[in-house]
Amino acid sequence: MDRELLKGSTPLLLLSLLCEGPMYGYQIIETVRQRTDGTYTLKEGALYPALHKLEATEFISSYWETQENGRERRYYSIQPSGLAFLKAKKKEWNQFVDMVQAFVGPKV
Amino acid sequence: MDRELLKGSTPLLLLSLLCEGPMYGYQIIETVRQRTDGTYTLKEGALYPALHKLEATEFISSYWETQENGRERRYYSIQPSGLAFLKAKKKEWNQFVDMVQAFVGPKV
DNA sequence: TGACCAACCTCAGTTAACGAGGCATATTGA
DNA sequence: TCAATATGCCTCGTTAACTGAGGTTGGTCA
Repeated sequence: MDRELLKGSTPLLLLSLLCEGPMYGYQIIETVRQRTDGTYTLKEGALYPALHKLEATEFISSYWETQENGRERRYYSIQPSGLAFLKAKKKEWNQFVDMVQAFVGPKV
Repeated sequence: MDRELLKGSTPLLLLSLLCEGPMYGYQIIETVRQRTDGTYTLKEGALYPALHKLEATEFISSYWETQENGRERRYYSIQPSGLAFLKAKKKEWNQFVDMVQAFVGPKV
């Protein structure tokens, strides 16, 4: 998968995933990897900064949770403003796809 | 339109356009602007470097043409290797869209 | 004990697009 | 007439996201 195409789609992906419920970083990476059959491996260096940025803008919030074995996970959950932002992002995404499709031609 | 989403789609767009026939830079910008009703304005700072890069890799070639009024235009046309590259890019594009769609959910 | 997995993170380097600028000539309208 | 706009090419410093590689802590298992 072309790295350049991916740019900009990360927030959309993250917010969409978090709509299904709170998740922690490692879990997000594994989920994406599994659901795409390994085609797309979200890198840690892309994920964590993206999550922190989404949290800084209060589209998502985080809380630490200690597992039974004593280890900690940081869960992220989507906020109301994040839902609104996601809605706008989705619209933008669809416009973008339609635009490119118009030039490239429809999927065969 | 989010600038970040656009990243990586420029070569795909350019090669697709040049499939219709040779075009010059200014014409490409105007064509994109008109066909998208102004939604997407391809910037010169993005276009020319992209064209030059595609030419450096010999996916496209260029020639100068003098108009009747004496002014010059630089036309770009797609090369056989560019067609092959476009084909691969298209496939990649479709995979990318399907992938994101799988997370975001189908268009409503 | 040592290897590996889980889980968090940072940071230097790369790359594409943006914005603003420059250069030159033709056309148009006040 | 002459200034503004349009045509047409280009470069370059800055911005922002991603990569790849690094680091840390702690659990699990042979």
